[in-house]
Amino acid sequence: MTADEAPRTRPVTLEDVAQVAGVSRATVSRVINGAQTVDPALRTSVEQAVAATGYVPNRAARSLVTRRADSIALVVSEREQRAVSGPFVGRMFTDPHFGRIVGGLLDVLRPAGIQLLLMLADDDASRSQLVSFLRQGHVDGVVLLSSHADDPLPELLTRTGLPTVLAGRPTRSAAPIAYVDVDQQAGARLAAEHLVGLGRRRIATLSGPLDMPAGQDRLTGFRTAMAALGEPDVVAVEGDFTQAGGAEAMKRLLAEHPAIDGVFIASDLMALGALPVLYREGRRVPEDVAVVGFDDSSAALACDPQLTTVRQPVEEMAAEMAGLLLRRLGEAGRSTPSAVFHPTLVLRQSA
Amino acid sequence: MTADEAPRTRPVTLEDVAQVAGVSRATVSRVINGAQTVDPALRTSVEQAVAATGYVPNRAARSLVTRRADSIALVVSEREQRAVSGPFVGRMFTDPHFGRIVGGLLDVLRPAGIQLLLMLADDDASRSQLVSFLRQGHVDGVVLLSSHADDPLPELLTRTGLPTVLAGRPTRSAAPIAYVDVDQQAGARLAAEHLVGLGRRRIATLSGPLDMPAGQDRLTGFRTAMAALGEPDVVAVEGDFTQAGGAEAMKRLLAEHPAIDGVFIASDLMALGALPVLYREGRRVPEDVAVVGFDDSSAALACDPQLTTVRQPVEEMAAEMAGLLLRRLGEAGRSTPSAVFHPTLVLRQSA
DNA sequence: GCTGACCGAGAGAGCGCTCTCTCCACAGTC
DNA sequence: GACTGTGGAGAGAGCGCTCTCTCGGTCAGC
Repeated sequence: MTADEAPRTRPVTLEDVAQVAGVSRATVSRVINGAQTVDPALRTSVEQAVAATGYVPNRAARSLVTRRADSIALVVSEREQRAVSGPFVGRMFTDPHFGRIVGGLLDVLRPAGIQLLLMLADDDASRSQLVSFLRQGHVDGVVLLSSHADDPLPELLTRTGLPTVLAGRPTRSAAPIAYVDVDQQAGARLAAEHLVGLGRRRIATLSGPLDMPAGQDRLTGFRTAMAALGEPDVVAVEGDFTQAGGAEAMKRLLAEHPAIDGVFIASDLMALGALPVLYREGRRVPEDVAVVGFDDSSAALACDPQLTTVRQPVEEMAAEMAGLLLRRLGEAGRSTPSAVFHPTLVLRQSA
Repeated sequence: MTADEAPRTRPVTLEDVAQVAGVSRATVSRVINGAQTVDPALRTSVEQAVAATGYVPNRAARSLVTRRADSIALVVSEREQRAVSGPFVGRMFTDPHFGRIVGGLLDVLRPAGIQLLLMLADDDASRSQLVSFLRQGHVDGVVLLSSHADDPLPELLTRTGLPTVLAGRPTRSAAPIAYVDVDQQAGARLAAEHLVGLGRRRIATLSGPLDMPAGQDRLTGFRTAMAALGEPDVVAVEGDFTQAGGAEAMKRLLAEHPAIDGVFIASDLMALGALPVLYREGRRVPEDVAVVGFDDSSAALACDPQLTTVRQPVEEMAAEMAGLLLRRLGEAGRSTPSAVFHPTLVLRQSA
């Protein structure tokens, strides 16, 4: 491999390449950056010199003059909840969703030569540190993963003027901010239609937290769809998108409405918690109670029986977030188009 | 917030601060970098000027001259296995482990003002691109998460001379490379002692892949401990650390040894797959078969009943990786001490 | 054959910072 | 009083790159 020739003592610079190729630094720079106004013969000899020297551009020097960082920040915004002992680990990082998003982002960013910076914000101090870091142009754009409804970060980021895209519809749509989301209501409708199509008549739902857009939308969508199917009065119990919350919500549901024969649970993780509660109460799934989840996360496969669930194409959505950002970098000051993806129903054993 | 005064049109530079404070650029630089040879009065006025202007140093300019990047790379090395359709998402990213590691790393890196770059390597092309990127000094150190045994990356990274630390003992310990790991054998011993202490006598194990250090060590440790407890002939069936692999391994185990009353499953994820197989074969857990897992991952809680499992302190281990790297940055050319953490047994319902 | 347009390549400034070197002021020594 | 020593501040170079400006050369048009 020719790159081995690059001595670690003094890295190869543009100047070195220029000398080897017998041209000026500027010409090498043109070749590296793909300028069209270069004589093909010179281009070839420059390319050979680059290969021979194992040259790789120095990012720092480049960003110093271009004022671009060639990197975007993945900001994970957590509610402040530092553990009493041991290092802090947010909910987001342990959520399988997170990894899928990272994968989808890198899939677009890597070919574009853009680095992904991982940043965490979980209290006022870290937030203001984050914002001042971002203001100084250390990154070209921001992908924000926010886990809670009353997050000031979308607002703060908008004010920095940095291209920003949110994962999921923001709570307060005050500031015009781009987001990528799945059509939550359509997903809930898929669940409703499937349960009704199965002949279930006493259908309830375990919703997500109603202060989160995803929680609201899935409930609204489900109720609307059920009403359209002739079932205007759907019982809903609020959960919190966690496994424990799912178990607790299912207990409440069964206590108040023991006769249900179908339930739409607004996240797979909640379903994972809710299923054992059903068994303990002597219900079989899907024979006695049909269950439809939401997300098609790994939790859906961990359930027994495996969960019929509404799939959101997380990886594609993440790729779209990256793409959206990249396009905005190209044309500064563009408007902020959002993207909404279509969910699909994945049929497994639970309904 | 004073930082609001920083105009996005032209960021505040050292020069600006110097002018406001009535000193030279060099003096401001000294204050920023905490040099001791500054008159207290000047220091104060510089600090005020920094606050007033909302100055934040330009990283690119700084790295250009210091030749430090103030960032470390988190390299995720995956076996090449691009999906036939849709974006690629590696196993590592969807593993809850990954998020815990990120959390632990950030916990140390953030206070030190060091950024975390996320990089992915999954084939020869991306590997050589990665290595040449790293060679050029774009990062100060590397944390490597490798998911497979025959990974050439540890070797490649060592040759770059960059401070590197591995998550988990490397397969080939040819090159002296630092790593952070849990004492796998001690963990397996905890499982063995617990199962035997429960009075179980027909104990088997579902091991991890035997071409991976973690797989080997857990099996060796379990067998050694069982032998010491008077049970030299432990049946072992090899799994692959996945949920599906766990189910498959358990089927084979039951087919060949239906009389078992205790089993050590070398990862929680495999246990998650194995438990339903036990139920389908009419065994109760823990009454008929006691089950001990390994990892104390979220999968342990997802199991029904919840899993008694060997806990490895992932977050602390990640923090140690970051700390180890930071220390090596300070004193270049240091030796490479590794760190091995002690596992503990977490008692839940499955054993 | 001369002028002007045009195209490709080089010269050189300068991005914001660090760091060495120089210089100044003051104190101490003979 | 001249000299040396010392601590603290400023001047200035230069990190590696991009990009504008300039300039030389070629060619079409009159």
